[in-house]
Amino acid sequence: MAEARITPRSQDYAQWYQDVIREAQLAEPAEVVKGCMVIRPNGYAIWEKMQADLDRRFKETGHQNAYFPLLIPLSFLAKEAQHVQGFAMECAVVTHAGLKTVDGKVELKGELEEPYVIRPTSETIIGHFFSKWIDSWRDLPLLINQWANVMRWELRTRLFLRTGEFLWQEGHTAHATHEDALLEVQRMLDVYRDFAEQVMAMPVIQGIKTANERFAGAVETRCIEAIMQDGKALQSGTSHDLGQNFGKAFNVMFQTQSGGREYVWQTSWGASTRLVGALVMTHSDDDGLVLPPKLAPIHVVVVPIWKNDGERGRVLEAAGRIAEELRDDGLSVKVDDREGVKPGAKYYEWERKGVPVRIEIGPRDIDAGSVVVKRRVAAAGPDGRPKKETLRMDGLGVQVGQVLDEFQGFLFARAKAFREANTVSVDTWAEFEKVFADQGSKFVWAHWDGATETELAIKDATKATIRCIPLVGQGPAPEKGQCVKTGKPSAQRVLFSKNY
RNA sequence: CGGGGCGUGGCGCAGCUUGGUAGCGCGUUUGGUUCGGGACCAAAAGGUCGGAGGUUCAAAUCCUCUCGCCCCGACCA
Repeated sequence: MAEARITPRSQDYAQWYQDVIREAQLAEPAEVVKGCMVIRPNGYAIWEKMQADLDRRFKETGHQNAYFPLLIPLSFLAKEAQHVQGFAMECAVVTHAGLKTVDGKVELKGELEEPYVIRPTSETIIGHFFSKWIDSWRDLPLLINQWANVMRWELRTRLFLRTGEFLWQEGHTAHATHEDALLEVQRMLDVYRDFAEQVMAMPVIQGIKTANERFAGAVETRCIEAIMQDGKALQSGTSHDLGQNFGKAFNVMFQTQSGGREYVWQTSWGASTRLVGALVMTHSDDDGLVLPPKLAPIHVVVVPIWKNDGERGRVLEAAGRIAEELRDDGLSVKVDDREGVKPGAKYYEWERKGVPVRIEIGPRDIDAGSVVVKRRVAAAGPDGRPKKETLRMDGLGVQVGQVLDEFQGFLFARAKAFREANTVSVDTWAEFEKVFADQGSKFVWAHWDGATETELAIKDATKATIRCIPLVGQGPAPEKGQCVKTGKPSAQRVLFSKNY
């Protein structure tokens, strides 16, 4: 039905995505620094709301914020073999510590004895400090989070989804036992899922990465995967069991209660500005950005309507009054009182920017003691646009609060319906190839024989990869079957999709 | 690094085949009328046509070289 159908009319999904971001003034390519992006105030305001919500959840689960250096000695990175191998190709490296002017030209000087790597992630340098901070079982668990920028020199980039530099948080924890570490891994994965579903209104599937897709240096990587409107998957958060790999590499040991010495068990988990991209690709449409109320920097825009100076004074006074009332109820309200811009133009502008609710108020409304309220997205009216509602001015804050709550729920339900409509179980290779032919992609539950070479062969043939092996309850009930590619035995279905 | 495309006012483009004083739309500025779904009229500002060299009486246009950007692929928690 219409409400489950979000997919833009645009044939070129990548172009549509860029246009939404540009027209909502969220971000733009940095240009002066290849592969990086500039996050504009409109986009950063969304990220700040995400940050605030996630940060509160991290603290509620006992974590503390800290900050570690941007530059990591090359030798640190080299200490964990898998880790350095995984990030080798995308490291930006600092080799000099000064400049000199020769014949009017600026040249590098002061070549460093040991180059620094601009952090692609901070496991190594944090491992170094953990070894200094941890001595006793009494120091554990150590639960740290860092909000920071990291750099990965990607060959091809897309705004928010994959850029050279990006903002994120990375949690790093150390525990006395593997059991405690595993509990932490799942605890934080649950935080991410709850945030994605309750705040972003974006349904996700929790699962475990295959060995091939695992974080470099981890024993196990868990993730949340969301479906975008073109049927591709976006990994939206990860949580790693690092085992004792980094503990051994950086000699992070503690004395146990019984007097022995053991390596700590570590975890790390992260989510990035990529979430802003996920938000765009989950909810937005051909009219522009769509924001769930819990992340909208502006909840309500009030558009006053007048014909002459007499009406103007009356209407602006009433608009200001209802704005104040809504603000008293904790809402963020913008009154668009610009002159010389017609109401219709204002409507389009705020729709492009994703404001969840618009209130129109003119002389007719004031006389009737009511206002016209319109949601950014809802079941369509006869003109193809969401229906307008008329609400009484008395108790408007409470009523609008209800509208926003409903809207939040509506977006989640719509996104979930979209995912269900684009998820299939596939048992034959012919059918599998058909789903992923050309630009096609869906969420596909299929059997897999567990071999990395099979996984790679499937990727080679279709560009689809295993997004995750679902956790219990996150996919179809476990049932034995035959691998969709090789026909070999399989214990359960795994999630296949093309991905970002 | 392979394949394709593009560089012309702030943005988007036409003009190039067939050389002849640089144009359109949007935006901007000023004034006026408008204002319940992207307003209209009038006036104005703004470009050494990516760069260098060549051919020519004359080059945005033809030739050579060069720089830059975009898309597809390879790469990728």
